Amino acid sequence: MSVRVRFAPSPTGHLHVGGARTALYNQLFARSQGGVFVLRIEDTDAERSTEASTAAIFEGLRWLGLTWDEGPDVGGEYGPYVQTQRGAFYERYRNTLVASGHAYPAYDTPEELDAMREAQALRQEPQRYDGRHRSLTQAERDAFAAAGRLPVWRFKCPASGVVAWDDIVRGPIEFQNEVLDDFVLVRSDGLPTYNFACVVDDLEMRISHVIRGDDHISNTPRQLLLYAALGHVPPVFAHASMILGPDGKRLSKRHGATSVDAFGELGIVPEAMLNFLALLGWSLDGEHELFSLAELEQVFQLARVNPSPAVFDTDKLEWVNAQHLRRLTEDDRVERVTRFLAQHGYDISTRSPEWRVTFIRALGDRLRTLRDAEGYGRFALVDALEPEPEAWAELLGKPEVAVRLGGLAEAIMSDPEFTQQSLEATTRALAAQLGVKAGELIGAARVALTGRKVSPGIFEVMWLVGRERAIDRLRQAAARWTAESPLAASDLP
RNA sequence: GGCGCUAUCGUCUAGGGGUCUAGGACGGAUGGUUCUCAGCCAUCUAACCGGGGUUCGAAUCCCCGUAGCGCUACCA
Repeated sequence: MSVRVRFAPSPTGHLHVGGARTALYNQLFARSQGGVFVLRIEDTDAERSTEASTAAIFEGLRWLGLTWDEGPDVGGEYGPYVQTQRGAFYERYRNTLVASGHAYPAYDTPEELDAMREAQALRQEPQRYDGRHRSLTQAERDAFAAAGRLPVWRFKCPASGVVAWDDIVRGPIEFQNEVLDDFVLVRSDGLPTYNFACVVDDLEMRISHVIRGDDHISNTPRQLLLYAALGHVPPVFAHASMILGPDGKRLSKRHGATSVDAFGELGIVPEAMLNFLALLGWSLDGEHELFSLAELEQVFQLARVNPSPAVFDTDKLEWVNAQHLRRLTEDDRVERVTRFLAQHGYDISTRSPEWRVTFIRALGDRLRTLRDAEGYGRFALVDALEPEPEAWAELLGKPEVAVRLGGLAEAIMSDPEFTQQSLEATTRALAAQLGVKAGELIGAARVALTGRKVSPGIFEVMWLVGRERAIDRLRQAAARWTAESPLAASDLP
C-alpha cells in the first residue's frame, strides 16, 4: 500500500506550534516511507475561515521549510485541495448515504436543539441528538420545507455495537456506538461539517494514514462509521498528543508566542524549531537529540511517538537553537544575523565583510538566539553608548580609573597596527607598566567600551568599535569618572 | 454529568517482566579553564501518581482509585 498522508489545517489563525508539529510528523512519516505528503485546507467553517489565515499558515509552513507534494499551491492528481472548492464531492457522497439509508434530513431549529439539550441536562442525561427527525414522513418533511425550514443532513448512527481501531501511537481504542448520536453531515447552508468533509476527502485523496492531534480521537469513531457506511476500508490512524504550556494547560496565547513564525521574531532558527518540535513527543532512542530535517526524514518512526502530552519548554528550545546556530556555516551565520539585525533596525550590511565576520566570531557561542546578537553586539551597533547603571556604579568604586583608561586611550592611539593582537600586547604592556592586573584594566575598559560588565573578548571589542570610537569612549569614561567618582580626588596629584 | 486519552527527575524522554543501586538531554548547583560572559571539561542535583493483584521477580502486565487533559456544536 502506498503511503499518502495529509496535513489539513483549518484557516482560522496562525500556524500554531501544535499544528506545526502535526505537519512535521506527517511530512516525516511520508518521507521516511517514500510516500506522498498532501496539504489540504479545511475551510468549511465560513464563520471563522479567512484568506489571511490561509496565507499565514502557508507562511508558517514555508518558514519552517516544510514541503508538500500535493496542495492548493502545487496542485496534484486529487485536487482541488481546498474544501470549499470540493462541493461536488460532498454532494455526491451525501446522495450515496441518503440512497443507502444512512443519512436523513432534519429540520430542527437551533432553538429547538438548545431546548432539547437543556432538558437532557436537567435530567442528567448525556446531551445528544435524540433522533426526533429520523423517521419523518415525506408529508412532514414537505411541511417543514413549506414552512421555510432548511434541513441539515444527519448520519443515522447505529444504536448498538462498538467501533474500534488500532491507533499507531496508542494501541487499541474502542467506543460504544450508543454514546454517539446522529451527527450533522451537511449544514443547512449546504456546507459539509468537519467529520463528513474529512472522510470524503481522505477517501477521495487516497489517504492511507491519518496523523493528527489527539483532540480528534473522539471524532474518529464517527468517521469510522462513515467509512463503513460508505463501504470503504478506513485509513490507519495515529493520534499524537497535545502540546501543553508550562502550567500543564493546553498551550495558548497567554503562554507567550504560539504561532511558529513568532519564534522567528524571537531569534529562533527554523531548523531548531523543527528539531525541537520533533522531540516534543518523539525520540529516536533517548540519547540522540540533534537532527536536521533530512536526518529526521530518515529515522522518524510513527510508532515511537509518545502518547502522553508534552510541555513546551522554552529553555530547551533555546538550547537546541544554540546548537543549530553553531552548526551553520560561518557565511550562513553572518547572513542570518545580518538579516535579523536589519529587521530590528540595525544595518550592518554596509560594514566590510571582514568586520561582519569578526563581529559574528566575537559573538561566538554566546548566541542562544539570533536576538542575543542585539544585546551582546550592541556596543558595535550604536554610536552613543549609555553605560548600564550597575556597571557604571561599580566602576565608580574602583581606584585610578581615569589614569588607566586615559592611558589606554593613549596606548591605542599610538598603536600603529590596531589589530587584535597588537591591541592585546599594548593593553597588557600598559597594565604591567601601571602595575595592575590585566584583568583590572580590561574590566574598566569593558565598561567604557561596551557600557556593560559582560561582553565579547575585549580586543575584539576594541577592533570592532574602531580606533576613533574606542579612544573616544575611553576618554569620555575617564572624564566622567573623574567628575563622578568619590575616589577621583585622591587620584589627582 | 457522559465518553475518551494520559500518567518515569522541575521539563523533554529512554527503558515494555530480571542487565534498573532507572540511562540521556534541558534547567539548576559546584569546581576547573579564561579579560567578563558564553563555551568547554569534571562532579553533583532530581523521577517510576496511590493502592491492590499476577509472578520466584513489576517502572514494565492486570484491576481499582486519583489527577491532568480532550471531546460532548449546523467549530475543526
